[in-house]
Amino acid sequence: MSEDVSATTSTTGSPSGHSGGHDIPRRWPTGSLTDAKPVPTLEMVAALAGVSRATVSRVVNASPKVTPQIAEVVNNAIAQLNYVPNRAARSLASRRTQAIALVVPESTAKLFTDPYLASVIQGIALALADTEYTLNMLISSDTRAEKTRRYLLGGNVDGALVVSHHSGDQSFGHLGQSLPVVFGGRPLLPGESSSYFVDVDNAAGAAGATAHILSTGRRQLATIAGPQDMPPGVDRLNGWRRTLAMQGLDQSLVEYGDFTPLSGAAAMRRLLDRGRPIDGLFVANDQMAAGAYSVIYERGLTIPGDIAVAGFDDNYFGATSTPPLTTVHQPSHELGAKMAEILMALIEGKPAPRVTLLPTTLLVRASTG
Amino acid sequence: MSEDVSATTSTTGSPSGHSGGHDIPRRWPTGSLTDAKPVPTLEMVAALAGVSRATVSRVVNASPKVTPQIAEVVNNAIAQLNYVPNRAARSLASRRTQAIALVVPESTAKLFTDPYLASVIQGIALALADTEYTLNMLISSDTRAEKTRRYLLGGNVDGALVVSHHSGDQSFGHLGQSLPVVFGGRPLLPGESSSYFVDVDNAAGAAGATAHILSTGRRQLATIAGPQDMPPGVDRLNGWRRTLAMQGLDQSLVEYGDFTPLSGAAAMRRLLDRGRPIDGLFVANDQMAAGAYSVIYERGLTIPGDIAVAGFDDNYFGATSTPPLTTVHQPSHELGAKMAEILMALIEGKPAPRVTLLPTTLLVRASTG
DNA sequence: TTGAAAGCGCTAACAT
DNA sequence: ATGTTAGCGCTTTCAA
Repeated sequence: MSEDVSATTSTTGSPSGHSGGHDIPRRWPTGSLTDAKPVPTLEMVAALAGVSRATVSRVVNASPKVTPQIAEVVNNAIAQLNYVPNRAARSLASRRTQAIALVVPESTAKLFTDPYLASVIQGIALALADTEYTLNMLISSDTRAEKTRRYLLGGNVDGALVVSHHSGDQSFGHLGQSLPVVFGGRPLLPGESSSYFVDVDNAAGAAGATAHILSTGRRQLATIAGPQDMPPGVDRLNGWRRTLAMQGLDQSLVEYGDFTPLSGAAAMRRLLDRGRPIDGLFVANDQMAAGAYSVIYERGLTIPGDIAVAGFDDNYFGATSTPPLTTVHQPSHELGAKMAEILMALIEGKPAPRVTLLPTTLLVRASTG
Repeated sequence: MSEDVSATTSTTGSPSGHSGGHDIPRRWPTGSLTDAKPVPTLEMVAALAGVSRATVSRVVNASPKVTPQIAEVVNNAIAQLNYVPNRAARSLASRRTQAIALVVPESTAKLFTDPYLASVIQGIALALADTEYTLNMLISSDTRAEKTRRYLLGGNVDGALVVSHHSGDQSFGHLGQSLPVVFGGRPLLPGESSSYFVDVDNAAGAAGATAHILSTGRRQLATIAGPQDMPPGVDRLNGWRRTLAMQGLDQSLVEYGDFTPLSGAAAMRRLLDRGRPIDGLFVANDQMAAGAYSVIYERGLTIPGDIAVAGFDDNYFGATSTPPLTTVHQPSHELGAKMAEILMALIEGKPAPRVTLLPTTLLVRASTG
């Protein structure tokens, strides 16, 4: 805990008060000042192993037609030299980049702190970590859209993964025609499309939550739905409707929000103001549920006593609320992994389903009694 | 909202019930089935512009010694052909990758949902988005450490950014000798080191929060400190001590936690159990503060009536608590940007400070009256 | 200021 | 099974 480091403002170049300040003893080869480690090439391995470069290449690429004997020798040389293939050269020669782009629209990146998204990205990164693919993360924005397109189409990656919250984001809609692309998180495209995407089964999740509320004996169900121009908003509402329809129950207690707590509160207010009895509520996401909670308490009602509430997302909102919120958990991690898996299949020319819907799981907590 | 998409389990290859199922009309050039767009090369541009490849290269790289006239012509050709330089070829020839690695230790990635980390990463990505650098994200783990090292040292990137929560993570400590590396988020290394890193000024932030509590007239200050094997834990405690020392106040009311809510609650209990009066409390992070809150209420005390409380992090914990928590906000976004900035300077051979401490800002809310 | 030519490190036919 | 030989698309001396 040596505390001799003085606080420095963010001005670049201002040397810290630390010892050694700015005399930068760069060790890495900026010029060719040091001839320390000449970065071994395939050719050097070949020389040391006494074989041709082609053979080394074959060994490196695990070609079946190499005598174990020779392979052994070559591998030794590789180990001895600490050889690592140069990616650029490999790409150039093989015309494959072994790289995958992760495109995050900037509008979405703003919500990067959304644990759901972070988790999806993590799933992607982890799935790719054990493959030969590299992950190139790009934040695209309206102003950078062209640059992004060029990058993707410029042969810099073998395929792209797009995560986004917005259905309006058509920038990458047509991309799929020139490059393998898998959309995820939320499908960007309205209905039938020729893209590949993987998403969570929103409708089924909502239906399950609704069914659970019914199972507690409630019959006057309301819902706070999400924006109807966003697939999750639409699908979750449909799931709720589907379940009520199956029981022949009334579906008129619907109000809409925009996924924010505030909008959830407002919707709840409108719902209650209708003056009709409500004993069960499905909210399209946990944040709106948080808003609904406050209004319910405001009106002197209890949860789950008067109204059973279920949400969707499995947020900290739901986890930390009082009472803890029954909610639909999304397999965000798996979703990311699935996206990566499908993209790799596509890149390798294997068949893959255009639409993959991942099952959700219902987290039953105290809010539904 | 066409709902004709049937839910599919995660089994790859299982075609969705959707129209068009698995007949995959791949458009992108897998073989050379379609000779649609031959991907323009620099050579083609040269031909169309009627100049040499060297000249095109100069134009593309904005070399000063090109006649505006010629440049004009070349640029037109570029636009017309929609030419995009091939990164691999460029790297191979120039021996620079224009790529930067973002290394996230897997142990840290688990906490990827930590908004702080996500924000740092976002800052990095955004800062890089407007440069020519590409961001390669790798999740490293103990089992993959060697692979990661090889990747970094194999000339695949021009430099690396390492974000981590752990001070024990020495895997990348020596990397800085062969490759420009900037550590961030939390410094990995104990004290004096030869690495570059940027961090938040934890001590100053803690000192500021403590000073603020004192400014409300409190004099019996306690603190719930973080783990003393983690720099933030140490520094925040030091900040608290420093401020009290300046006022000649007692510094014995210290209990430790591990940054979790539970540990915060336990520490608060121990603090209260000492039987000494406490009217002010600085907690090393918001999560522990949440734990402290519950215990304070449990004992029938009020905030800020009986005890003024301040935290550190600017979490949702602090924002949604009752009363809202006064806390220290960290410029996580800027931290990421700064890391990128310093690394780029390093790569380009420019001098840069070894240690950069970013200032925090105090968010005064109701918990400190 | 511009062009010619020689690679960068590797893969992939084609030979042997 | 292994070696030979061309490039992959670009940058970069070196001449002109």
